[in-house]
Amino acid sequence: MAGGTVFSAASNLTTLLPNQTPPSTSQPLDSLFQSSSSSFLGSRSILSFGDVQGGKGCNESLFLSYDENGDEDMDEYFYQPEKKRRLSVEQVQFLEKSFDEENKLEPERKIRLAKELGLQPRQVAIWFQNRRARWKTKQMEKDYDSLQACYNDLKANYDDLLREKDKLKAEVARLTEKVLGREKPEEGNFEQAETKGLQEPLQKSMIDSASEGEGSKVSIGACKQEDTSSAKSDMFDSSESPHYTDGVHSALLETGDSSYVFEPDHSDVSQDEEDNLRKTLLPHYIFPKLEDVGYSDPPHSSCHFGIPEEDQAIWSWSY
DNA sequence: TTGTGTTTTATTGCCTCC
DNA sequence: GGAGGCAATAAAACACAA
Repeated sequence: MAGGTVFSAASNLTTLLPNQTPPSTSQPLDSLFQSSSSSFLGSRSILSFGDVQGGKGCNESLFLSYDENGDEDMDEYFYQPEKKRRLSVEQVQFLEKSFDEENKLEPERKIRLAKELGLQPRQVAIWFQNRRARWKTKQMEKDYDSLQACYNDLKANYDDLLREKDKLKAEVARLTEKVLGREKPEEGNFEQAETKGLQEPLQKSMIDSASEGEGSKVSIGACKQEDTSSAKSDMFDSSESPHYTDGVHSALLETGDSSYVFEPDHSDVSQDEEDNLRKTLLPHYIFPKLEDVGYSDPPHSSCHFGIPEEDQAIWSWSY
């Protein structure tokens, strides 16, 4: 890095000299210390902020000996191997404030901050660099938590819907049993009765059942993650469109296909298969491989939060 | 006091942009 | 090609339990 030249001599000293090397052993390296003195000036200038370390840490002794004891100790100070010195609380606060205003550092601003804080411009640049890295880490943690919460919400809603679906299926089966049991003595007239007299009450019953379940209508928009906006809109496309109770109604009336009322298992996937699918899919809830469970990509291939195509039908209540 | 984990300061190497 | 940014990393400083 080109900008790393300011401290390079000092850092080389760190490599050359073990920590706490007595001054006498470093005499031959005086010239190197001289050449690195500029880096010490940066740390020295921290003194102008006074002791803000709360009296803790080795910084204090270093700084006080330089501050209060004059040239003798100053020599000793300069013979100390290069050590990292923490910035004072005031310096950090100042930098934090500046970072809040703008997390990038233009050259003029860097110089200005360095002057105001009594630091090397490079120190200011390094501080901003590290601060940006910390900010990014925190941001990623936040994003992770947010996505985790979003996932938990969706999973809970999905489980609710599965329960609701089972409940409705049971209701259909029960009603079917009832109807079939009642109609058996008059098998000859069954078709006529089915298409006329019975169809409407059954449909009404279905609609009522679905309406009962409206309490479990999910708030899919709970996910506030900005980056999931497209996915969210997909969810709304499939679930917030007027498919909920009307969907049941339309599924029954628009198609005019009442056969499933009398044949609950007349679906592409049998109950057993469906149960297996459920077991298979849940562990892969986030990114299920649809082909692994026998599902192909939906035509529009929009994001449905990993809910398989069949179960997406739940969201539209077309069952 | 000491061992250990965390935070902060700084370096290095690579990449991108002008 | 130089300047600056970033990721990875080193190492000093610090916190804290045992």
